[in-house]
Amino acid sequence: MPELPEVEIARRNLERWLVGRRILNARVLDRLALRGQSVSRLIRTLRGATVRGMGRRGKHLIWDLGGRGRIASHFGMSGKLVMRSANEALPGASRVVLHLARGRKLAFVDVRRLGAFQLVDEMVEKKLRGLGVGPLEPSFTPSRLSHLLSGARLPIKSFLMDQRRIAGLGNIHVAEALFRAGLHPALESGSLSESETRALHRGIRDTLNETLRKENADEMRYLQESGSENRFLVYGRKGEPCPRCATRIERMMQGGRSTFYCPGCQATK
DNA sequence: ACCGCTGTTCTCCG
DNA sequence: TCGGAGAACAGCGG
Repeated sequence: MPELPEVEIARRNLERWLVGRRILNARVLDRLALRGQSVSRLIRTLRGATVRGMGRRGKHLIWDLGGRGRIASHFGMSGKLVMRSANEALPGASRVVLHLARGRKLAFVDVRRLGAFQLVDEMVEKKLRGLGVGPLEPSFTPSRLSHLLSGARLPIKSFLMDQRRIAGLGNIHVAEALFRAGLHPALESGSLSESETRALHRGIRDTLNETLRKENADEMRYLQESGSENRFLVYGRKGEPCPRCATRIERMMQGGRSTFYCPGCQATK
């Protein structure tokens, strides 16, 4: 579930499910999810805590436990949160389980184990502080983007993937934003003109908002859900005709990750 | 059965 | 400091 829209949907659901509610107990089934933090300390913190708020920074969920502190969770490549009745079986890849009142339980599930469920300690706090601007925040303006871009020498694809610059974009929405802006993924970041920068800003906002809207509309369905079709413009569409100019979509590798783009309307300059 | 992918992020190196 | 390569993990399809 990982990019910003999926995390934001999860945040909204958790807000409804958890805020004002007490965590009766917690179990850690896989301590790797804690990334070296103390299991007993996490459990002591969670047990009896009331969730006061649910926030988000980039792709991190921030759980406010009032005076108990905060939890930061990250879905990695395959994480999700699953609510079940106490007597229902949990998915096999459940890593952390929270037992709630009224016979409910919430599991942090993560098949590939690249995600994290941690107390916000000094280390985590430092990482969160290092995150860049939220692309849906009002402070993310074209001029802010222009400022971030200036002087950067790396390819624009890599720039947009860097969470310390802009926090929340991943491989899919980077490809989608670049397509919407008509920009080739290999363009040097610092070389964008003012109008290209504006187009990119708009492309980022539009692709995120559109995914948010769609996912909100049909209650969380994503690529991995069977029967759900690819709803993106270029992502995963190698060989298909570009929706704008009908040129075949291509795929290129950058930093070990694939990028889908249209060679017809995404100019290299 | 092996290889090469997969929505992320670290660390290490030059 | 900056940017690229490879690592961490597990599973699936060709």
